[in-house]
Amino acid sequence: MSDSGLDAVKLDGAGPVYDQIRRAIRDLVLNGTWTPGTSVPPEHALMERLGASRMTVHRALVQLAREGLITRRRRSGTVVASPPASHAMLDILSIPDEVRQLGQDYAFEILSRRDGKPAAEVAALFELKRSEPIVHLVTRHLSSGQPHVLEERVIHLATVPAAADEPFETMPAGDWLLQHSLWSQAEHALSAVAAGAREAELLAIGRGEPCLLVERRTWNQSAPVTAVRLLYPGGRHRFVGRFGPYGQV
Amino acid sequence: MSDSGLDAVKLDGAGPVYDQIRRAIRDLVLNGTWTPGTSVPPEHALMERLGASRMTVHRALVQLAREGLITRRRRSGTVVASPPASHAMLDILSIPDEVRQLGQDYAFEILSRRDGKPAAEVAALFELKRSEPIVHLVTRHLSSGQPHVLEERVIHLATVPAAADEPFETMPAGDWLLQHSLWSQAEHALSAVAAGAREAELLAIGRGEPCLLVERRTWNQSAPVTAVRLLYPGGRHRFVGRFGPYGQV
DNA sequence: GCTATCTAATTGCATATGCAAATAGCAAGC
DNA sequence: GCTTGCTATTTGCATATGCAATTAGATAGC
Repeated sequence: MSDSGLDAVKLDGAGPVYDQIRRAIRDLVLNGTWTPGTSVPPEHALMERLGASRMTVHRALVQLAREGLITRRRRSGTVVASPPASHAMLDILSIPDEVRQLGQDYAFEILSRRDGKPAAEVAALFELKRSEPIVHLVTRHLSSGQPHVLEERVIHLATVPAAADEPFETMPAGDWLLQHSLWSQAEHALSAVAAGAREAELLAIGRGEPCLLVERRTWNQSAPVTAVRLLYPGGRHRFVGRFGPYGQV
Repeated sequence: MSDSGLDAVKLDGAGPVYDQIRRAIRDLVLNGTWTPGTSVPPEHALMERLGASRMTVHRALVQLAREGLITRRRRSGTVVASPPASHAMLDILSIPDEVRQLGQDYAFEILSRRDGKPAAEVAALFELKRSEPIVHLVTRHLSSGQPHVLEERVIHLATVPAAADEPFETMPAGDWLLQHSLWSQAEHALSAVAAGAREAELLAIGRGEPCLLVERRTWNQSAPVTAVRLLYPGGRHRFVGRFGPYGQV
């Protein structure tokens, strides 16, 4: 094995060559073989290794760069990009960042934690099998002392075993997961619900007041990583996005 | 002027040639000079007209195709694409389609209409100048007879003068606008609110029940087109989306 | 040590060329 | 009329080539 990651690039013979190259590199990035910051071999090296022309390699790399997976600079070369911190509208956002961007002080407290197989209600809420070991966390995030959002989360220990030994004292679970696990797909759902008695108390709002519920589930290559329900007091939060008729602007 | 739109393509000399071509064609599409279905001149024609090589023209067209602005087929040529009916998550969606996709019958009724300069509350709600003439519509959309969503909308007559003569009897205003106006940018915001007395009655829910409020404003080249507030009964609606760490999957 | 300069590595862009694949429209044959 | 096949048009892909722009790192000079 050479010291660069050159040998890891393998074509599968399906479809156009430039696209084989694109997918090969994309997969290395998405499955974590090449982590952010890793430098991608220069065009000449890939060209020789793969027996393609430089323009063909170039085309694959240009496209990956436009997709945001890599960044390229003349002379410095090509490196794997860091996933952007946030997306258009809704995403894996860091709640500490979210709060600080509003100019407020951030704090959080873990209200409860349970490790092991899920209780019946938790399994139902997150659509889990009762045999899967998880960490179940309830966290309250505070913005300058005021309740900001209530978070209920499960982390799949089969996929992220390190979570079992993590006390989540220095940072909330969402941020810890961003640093200590990979994800390749997420699904989120937005709805409006009324605050229950306990929720209202924890959020310092009236019972039955409208809240925005963000539910998000995350996978890495079909293995579930985490699922979370974020309950925002309705009056104080909006999610905003911009786009054009053919997609993001 | 030739019968094709060839003459309309003009480069601005700024940046790479392929990108000049790309932007030139993109602008013709976005500003409505080339409407969906219009056929784009073949690569050879553009190449001669612009004095660029075919590969350079090709690169611009390939990129536009990937962005979804045009569709290309061998031998048939290149045509301007229709904007996709819906986006990842939230967008200018057609409420009739939304209802029918759920397998329900669709109907709508206009609850009120007022043309002319906006009343004070309407102007405040939509952040309008009181001197701008608008159409103000309140519409209820029904799904198999049940209230589905409540829509309150203003249409800017300066931008869409035809709206003044349109009774909106055969289709709701949102769908009519999709067919009779252009838009280049939209902004939406999502929040949770409690139903007011009148809203609750119209949606057949209890007063104070949580609702999902979608607010959307649309522009065409900085001219405001329309603004709408859609109030969905919270319990019956969710907005769902999927994505990966680097963007849409 | 510090700075200015040079060199070479690397990506960016454009061209010219050739062939492959798809297919619209026409022509020929039945 | 219907089908079958041909042909020319158009896009898709890959290569080879050359030069431009950027800049990290080495070198030379002070």
